[in-house]
Amino acid sequence: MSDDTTPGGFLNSYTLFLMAMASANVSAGFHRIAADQGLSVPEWRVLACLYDRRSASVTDLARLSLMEQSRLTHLIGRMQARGLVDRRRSTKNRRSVEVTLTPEGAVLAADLVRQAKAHEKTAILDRLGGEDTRVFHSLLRKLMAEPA
Amino acid sequence: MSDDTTPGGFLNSYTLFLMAMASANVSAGFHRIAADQGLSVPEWRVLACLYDRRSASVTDLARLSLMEQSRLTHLIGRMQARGLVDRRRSTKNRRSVEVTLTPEGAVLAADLVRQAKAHEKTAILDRLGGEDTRVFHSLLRKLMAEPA
DNA sequence: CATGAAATAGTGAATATTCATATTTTTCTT
DNA sequence: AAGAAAAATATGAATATTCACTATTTCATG
Repeated sequence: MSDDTTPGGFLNSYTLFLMAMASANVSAGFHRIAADQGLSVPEWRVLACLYDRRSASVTDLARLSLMEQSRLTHLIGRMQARGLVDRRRSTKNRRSVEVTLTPEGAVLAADLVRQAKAHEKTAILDRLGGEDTRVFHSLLRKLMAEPA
Repeated sequence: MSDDTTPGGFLNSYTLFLMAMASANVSAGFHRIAADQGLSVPEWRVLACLYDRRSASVTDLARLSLMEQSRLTHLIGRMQARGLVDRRRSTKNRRSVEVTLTPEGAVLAADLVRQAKAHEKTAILDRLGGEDTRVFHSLLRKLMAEPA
């Protein structure tokens, strides 16, 4: 007999639901870690992107962090006010704005990336095992690519 | 050479990023379909849950639709105002509130579920194939379960 | 069975996001 | 090269979400 939070027939085999549920479940642990450092998930995503990229335009950051441009502009404003990121007009293309980490932001980003890796190990690798994790990544990459 | 929207070394193999990116990419198509019916994603999720369950308490709906309770209460209020759902106090447990679809909501839900299945076929099944889709679901289910 | 803890939902102010649009700079077209 | 179209970001009002708290009802346990 199914309890009251078991999904019914449709959702139970609907891929997008399974993806959302798996993601929410796995993410929850790390979200607590981020919250402990005073960061929301969108803020963490921006830090992670800039950790990887050193610098990115607002549009590139929006694509990488899966946020709508205007939302990102507002978010960057708040992060800048907190001293986590800097903004300056690009010299190459004066329409665009280069966002970078401040030294303080870089320290925070590095620290969180370290914790993210540790969390990933226990939440994914240790649960799926190495081979299944590789299979999982490969399937996700197929779905990330634009439809042929 | 990598373009400006390619993720760097960390994100490119960080499972939670791959999951978010895959999900965003696959979902985008269906979100347009939902928007065409005047529905946001959270609204669609509520309809889908109720399509499966006939009736659910606010707390159960929040868990199934991956939303914080207070957010769901506000959302349900708006959906009720639009005539998509009804609310009534449970007779069994008078703390809780049973949410159900109105006839109009049920029609909309059934229509969207139909479209969601069609979208899933082209966006997932046709791209991964039957066997890989089964493998994918099985991995997602493992991650959905609470950690042992 | 009384009482304190837990569960359930609602409320409203503070905060964040969205949506449409403005502004500036670059690119394209002819 | 002029002017139209596109790209990049910002802005602000409308809308939605969060957070902390309240009010009920149920549960657990001495």
